[in-house]
Amino acid sequence: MAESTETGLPRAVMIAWGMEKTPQRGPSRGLSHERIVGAAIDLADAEGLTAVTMQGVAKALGFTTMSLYRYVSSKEELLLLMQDAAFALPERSTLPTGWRAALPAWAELIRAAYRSHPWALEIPRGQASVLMPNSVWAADLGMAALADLDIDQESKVGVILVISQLAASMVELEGSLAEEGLVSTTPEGTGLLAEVITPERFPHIADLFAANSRVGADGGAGFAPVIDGGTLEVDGEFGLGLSLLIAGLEALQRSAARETEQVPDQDVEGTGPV
Amino acid sequence: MAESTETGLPRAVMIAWGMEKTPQRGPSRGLSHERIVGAAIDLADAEGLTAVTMQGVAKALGFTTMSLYRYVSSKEELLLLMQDAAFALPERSTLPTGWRAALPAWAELIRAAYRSHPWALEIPRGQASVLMPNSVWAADLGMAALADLDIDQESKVGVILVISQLAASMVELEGSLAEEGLVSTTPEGTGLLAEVITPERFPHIADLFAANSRVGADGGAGFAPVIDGGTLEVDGEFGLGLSLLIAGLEALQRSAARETEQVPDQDVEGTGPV
DNA sequence: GCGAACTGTGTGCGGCATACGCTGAGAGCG
DNA sequence: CGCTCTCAGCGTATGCCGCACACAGTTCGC
Repeated sequence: MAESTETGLPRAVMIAWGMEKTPQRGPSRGLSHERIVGAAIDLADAEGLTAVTMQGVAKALGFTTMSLYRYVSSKEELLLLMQDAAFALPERSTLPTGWRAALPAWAELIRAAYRSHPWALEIPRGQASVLMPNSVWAADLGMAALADLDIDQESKVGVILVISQLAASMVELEGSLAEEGLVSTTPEGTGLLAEVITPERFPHIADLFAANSRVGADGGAGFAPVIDGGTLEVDGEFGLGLSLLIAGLEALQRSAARETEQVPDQDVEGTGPV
Repeated sequence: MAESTETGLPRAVMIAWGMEKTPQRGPSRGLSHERIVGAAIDLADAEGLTAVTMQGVAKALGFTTMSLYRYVSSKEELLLLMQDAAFALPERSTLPTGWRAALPAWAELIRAAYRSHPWALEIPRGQASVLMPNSVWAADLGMAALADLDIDQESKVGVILVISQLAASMVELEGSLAEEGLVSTTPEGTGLLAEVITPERFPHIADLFAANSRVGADGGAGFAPVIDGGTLEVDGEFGLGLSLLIAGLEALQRSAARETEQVPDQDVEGTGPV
């Protein structure tokens, strides 16, 4: 599906890293990858990703639709370039020392990046995405944050991955909740729901829906971040997940340390892949 | 964006819960929501979500395109119904007792559900999604799994949310990696990458790309689940995240218990929202 | 300076979601 | 028992979309 050049790399990767033979002959180019991606990003920021059409981008630049195809071989490729550009972290970000402080700081950087361009999360993420410059840079920074944590390299990658996925999920959730406010704010709606979400059928969750019109809303798992008087608690969910992971890492490290001292502790890894 | 009826509830929610006034007069209906959603799901399973077009679904049913609009007011609504239908957990799933065992079991149920219909993850998840029947049911089951865990209700919801998001991310990642195998399998590709991903520029991650052509690939955070001789370690990442969360929960519980005994421990929550 | 390489344009195709008016079936009421 | 009104499914049409392709004009290497 992903266009690949004869190098085996998707063309978008080549473009993003600047490994593109720019032609010498012919008229000078009126456009550039940067301008095209920039215009597309402006469009997405202003009107959402659905507003990013080849015709829309071209019109914003004052060119015809087809002229874009001299720079980008498909819309998918443009989207990949947008995704990477949107994921730029602030140049030369510095992290606190010590993984306990560095990891949350890094996580917040990632989350901020997603937040600034939430539409980037709607773009399908393929294998090409990792190879893009800003992805690599963010991963490098993440590994740096964990430099003084005593677990193996692969697990570090896993932690980085899990946290960034968590950040992505939370931003996505935040966005979908923010748009157009809460659902079922009318009494009729909640009344109707109360008829089907009964404590008999859903003993463990019905009260969350029923209680003083606080209503859960979901993000894809099918679950409800609790809404508190209109203020979302997405921040809280993110912080909770993060702090649990950190606590888990500490436990993992402690148990590993004890193991080397030949004092076996409960095995935290034991719960492993189900 | 989400169509809402005069009840304040999105129409898709009404349909999914069976709260629809079916007309009394007129000819008998040749179609039904169930048949339409079923046909759409079959299409998505067989050829992916992009194959789900109104015309495609209609043709599969032997009806014209526009006849579908008597049952579904937009394609978005159909997609929401598909999303919920795809997320059905096995009827009457039972969980082990004790949250330590129940939580991984529940997580695996969720992951299995996503895995059986991966295209469901591509459907944008809005606020309506939580209110759908299978979402509510899954949430209820998750809360049941945590019944004997001694933390407050809101945190439980957070844990449920985080885990389901993790499962979703991992399934999505798994799918994007599986499709069309690895990228940059040609020597030219890795060579080119080695030119730009240098240890000088990316001191903490360059070796992961360089080392024996094991190559990282990403899922949207910009990070690399390590590939091991062609076998994905997505299972491992999922298990790692899950076990870290469980260890974190144990630590959280322990520290809470000590606090009530007036013996302050290190505050695990302290790392909280950044 | 001449030809090859290259740029941006115009036109057009097939596919998409969806609006609207029509016909005739069938149920409920009288 | 038959009238009438509701409603199901159809045909047609509109306006987007991504993208293929041939063409005309431009600029550099030789």
